[in-house]
Amino acid sequence: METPDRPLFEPLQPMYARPGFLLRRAHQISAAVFESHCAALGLTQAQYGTMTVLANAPGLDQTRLARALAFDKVTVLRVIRGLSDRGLVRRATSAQSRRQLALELTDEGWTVLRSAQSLAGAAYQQLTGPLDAKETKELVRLLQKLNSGLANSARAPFQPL
Amino acid sequence: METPDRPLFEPLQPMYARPGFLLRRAHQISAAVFESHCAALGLTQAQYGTMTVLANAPGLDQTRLARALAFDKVTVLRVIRGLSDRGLVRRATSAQSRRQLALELTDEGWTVLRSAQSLAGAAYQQLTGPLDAKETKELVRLLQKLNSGLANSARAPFQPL
DNA sequence: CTAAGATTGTTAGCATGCCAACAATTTTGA
DNA sequence: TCAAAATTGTTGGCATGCTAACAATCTTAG
Repeated sequence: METPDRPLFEPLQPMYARPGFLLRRAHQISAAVFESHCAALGLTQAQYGTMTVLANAPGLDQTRLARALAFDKVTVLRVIRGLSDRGLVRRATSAQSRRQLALELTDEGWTVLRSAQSLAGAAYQQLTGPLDAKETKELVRLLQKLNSGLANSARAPFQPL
Repeated sequence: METPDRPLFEPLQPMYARPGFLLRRAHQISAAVFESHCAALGLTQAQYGTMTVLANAPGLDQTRLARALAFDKVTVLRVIRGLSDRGLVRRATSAQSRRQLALELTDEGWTVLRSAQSLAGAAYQQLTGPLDAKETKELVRLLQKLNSGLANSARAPFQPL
């Protein structure tokens, strides 16, 4: 974080050093870095994640898509609606059940996703820029350990494909 | 994260291991843990952070409050409005300038904040539960390093008090 | 077989984050 | 001095994340 050019104000330093505060700020920065790189495509992290899953699991329904990303099902609904309005994703009634919707990328969706992949790579490089390779690996390990240890405390379930 | 009882689906594993994905999930879990502990008080992380800053810097205006938390100024406006409607925060016109608003906790705000502090401590214990003391310290260090290294990439500025 | 329960997608509503634009006020610089 | 520029709070709008509630559909147990 930015260091002020003045004596530290003591009482708030514990808050600034809490994992909850730092995670919120890191997520905020991560989103800003990603979206600045993908600004030309107008893609958010959520939209990119959604398209990445659908590229690898065409025909998935909204409920399973939500679990694959640990998104709320209402969030998935709105992300899909936005991508569908932009012509990047298609929704068809599933062959299996009249309840489910089979989701898949359109041709334009594939084109946009391919463009986004290199931009996402550049965003990753910028995000991990302040850390060396060993620190990046350790950060990933610690976040994975924290996340898997608290999976039961999360509101949205995560079931990786 | 939860480990599926089946062979891993390879193509999505790189996405699941990206810091951006893990940070989003960790922040989501952190918010759920905090808010479950503070459910009786109906306080979110943002509201608790806001009240903590005002407890230590009474009379602060919205712009400086936003910078002290790295919040967007519109977010601060709405958080303050919510706390004000609940009678936890008071807004008065500043003595210095007719533009600024001097913010401070009400007596009830102080009471609620004191109750929240022990709950927030319990939330911290739960959040760091999966990590040992050394790992928690290292996670904090890595997040601080990442955040300070990318301060210029953030959209909302951070100026700790 | 059928009634009870679970699942799927949906709407409505609240809170956080962001942008763009605006009026009122304060500061500044020529 | 006084017009241009910056600051402060505000509104409106969009996207993400959550809860609660609902209708339609599917599954299961008696």
